[in-house]
Amino acid sequence: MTVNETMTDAAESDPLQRLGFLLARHGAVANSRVHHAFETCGLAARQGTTLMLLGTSGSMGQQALAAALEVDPSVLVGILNGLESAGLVERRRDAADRRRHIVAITDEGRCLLAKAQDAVAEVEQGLFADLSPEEITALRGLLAKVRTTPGDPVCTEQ
Amino acid sequence: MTVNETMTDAAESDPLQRLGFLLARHGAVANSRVHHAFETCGLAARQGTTLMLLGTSGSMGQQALAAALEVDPSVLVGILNGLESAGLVERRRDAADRRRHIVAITDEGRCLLAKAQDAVAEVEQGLFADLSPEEITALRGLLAKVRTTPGDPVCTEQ
DNA sequence: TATTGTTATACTCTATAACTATA
DNA sequence: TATAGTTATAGAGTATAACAATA
Repeated sequence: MTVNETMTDAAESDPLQRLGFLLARHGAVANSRVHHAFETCGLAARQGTTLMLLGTSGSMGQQALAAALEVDPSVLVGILNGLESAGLVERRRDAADRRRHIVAITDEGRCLLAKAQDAVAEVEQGLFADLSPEEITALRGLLAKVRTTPGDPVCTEQ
Repeated sequence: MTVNETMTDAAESDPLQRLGFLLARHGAVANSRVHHAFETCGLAARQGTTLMLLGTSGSMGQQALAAALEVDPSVLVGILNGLESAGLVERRRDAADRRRHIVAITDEGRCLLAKAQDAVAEVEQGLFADLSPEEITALRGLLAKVRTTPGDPVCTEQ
């Protein structure tokens, strides 16, 4: 049996059982759940992701932040405006290059981040409750083998 | 090691390595690729999915179609208008209940559907080229164990 | 009165390009 | 002239609710 047959056989009965569709659908649900977890903390999805990034890096330039979030720099402005007016992050001028803004997470931001991470962890436990630790490791490994190069266009439309 | 530790340990270094995020991201890429495959056939993503559904069922009422596509009936109108004006599907009044429209795929629709399915299969071969048939089966099985109940809210925002 | 499909309105999101301030 | 960030505009997509036809 070839790889192609493995993927198409199961699709004979229902085209939406195709592996590509399955991955897209389960990914959308996972996204939706994480989205909702952030919202319970009063954060928009990408605001939450931004806090997570800043939580490990401490501070980043807006350029790097936009690249990591895969959003246009002009979109990042809106995300940061919300976070900054809530006192969760700070924009500081880079002394070495006064064009740049260094975005840093505040103590208040770290406090909320902790809650957000708990909420996301809870969502994951709900999503993967029926998988054993071994299966979770296996899923992680298999996802890593899916050919999705970092620079890939990621469209979230349905 | 508990399930929770399995999921959080890998996230210590990079929060975007969390399994929930990974699944969301790979799903988004898969979605994007399928999206693009349909577009090469001149179909919007949900138009393609609609054709796939009609390809196996032959014909469906708009209510059932909207439910299967998880879109509002008013959104389905736009999708079907495009497909019908292109001659790919037909709307017929249900003789038994003249309020209902039965949507049926045309011969022309089946012809384009075949091409679209080839394009999607090609996308899948690209995505899963590094996975053996056994791994593909394993991935399918693991995804099936992810707790995503059918009626789940699926949000595709990033 | 309830239901099927349709239309209309307002709202959100995004992409593009112009703008400013610095280099 | 080029770059970092910001703002403004227009377009697409969506959700909500009103609507006509039929039950």
